Amino acid sequence: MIHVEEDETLRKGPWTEHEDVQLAFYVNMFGDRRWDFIAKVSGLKRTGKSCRLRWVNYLHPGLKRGRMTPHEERLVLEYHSKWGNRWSRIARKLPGRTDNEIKNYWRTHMRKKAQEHKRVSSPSSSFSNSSSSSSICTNDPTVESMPMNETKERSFYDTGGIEMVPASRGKNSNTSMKHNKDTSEEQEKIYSMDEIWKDIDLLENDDLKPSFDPYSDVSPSRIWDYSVNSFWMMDGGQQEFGTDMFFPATSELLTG
DNA sequence: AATGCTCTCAACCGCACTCAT
DNA sequence: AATGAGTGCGGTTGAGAGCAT
Repeated sequence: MIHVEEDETLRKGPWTEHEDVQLAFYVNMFGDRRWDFIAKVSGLKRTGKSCRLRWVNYLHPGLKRGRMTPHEERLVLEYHSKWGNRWSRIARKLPGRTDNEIKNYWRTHMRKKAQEHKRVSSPSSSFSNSSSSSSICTNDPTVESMPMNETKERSFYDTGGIEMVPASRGKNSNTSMKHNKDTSEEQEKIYSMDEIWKDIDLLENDDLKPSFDPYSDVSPSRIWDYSVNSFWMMDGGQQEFGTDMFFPATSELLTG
């Protein structure tokens, strides 16, 4: 499972705790921008991209862990209805949550919701013609429950989004164009928040309802928690780095 | 208890954008 | 203006955990 290749080649797969410590140290030292540089100087046999991803999705001290709160769930739905699969953009509205997390959340929960919805809305025949069904078809997870031949070219959670903002960066522009094209007939539709909330309520009434307090489920074991937070300012885009680093083996690492 | 199935999420990949040269 | 390195993003995959039978 862990593919450890020989020295000169790159490591892939799950990160070890030691790698995490090392990465966190170097990020605190050099900032979270120059990933290729960090990958090199850290001695980690990882690509810059891999380092960045690990940091952003897992090691960043501002991250929340555990289940989404109902409020967050609503925000995700609300912003997804506006922006479609613009996960990073949505993530910016949910401090402590990553695009990856939101993406995963959408995929898992919306799939469930889609199945639920399909069951409820049309047990008999076509599921695309009822008003309730159409209420969420635009941005909608029910797409996922469609047969493959009806959804080809689009992943099940590529549910569109009607806002065609000018390209900001990355694949977004491409995605925007794609959505523009693929959902041209749907562009004018936006489904009301009432409908969304109705859906959420439906969801919350059954399988999403927490049976315990899930929101306190903060990962207990992240190695940097005890020390890094004070160095970081979340969501402001600014970081401050302490020079009195918390890693005990600073000098050893640096001389490596 | 063993096995199979489903769900979750960390991590990878490819593509497109930004920026320095 | 062209180009290449670095970076960010969305889509996808697969291992492991959890659950059902």
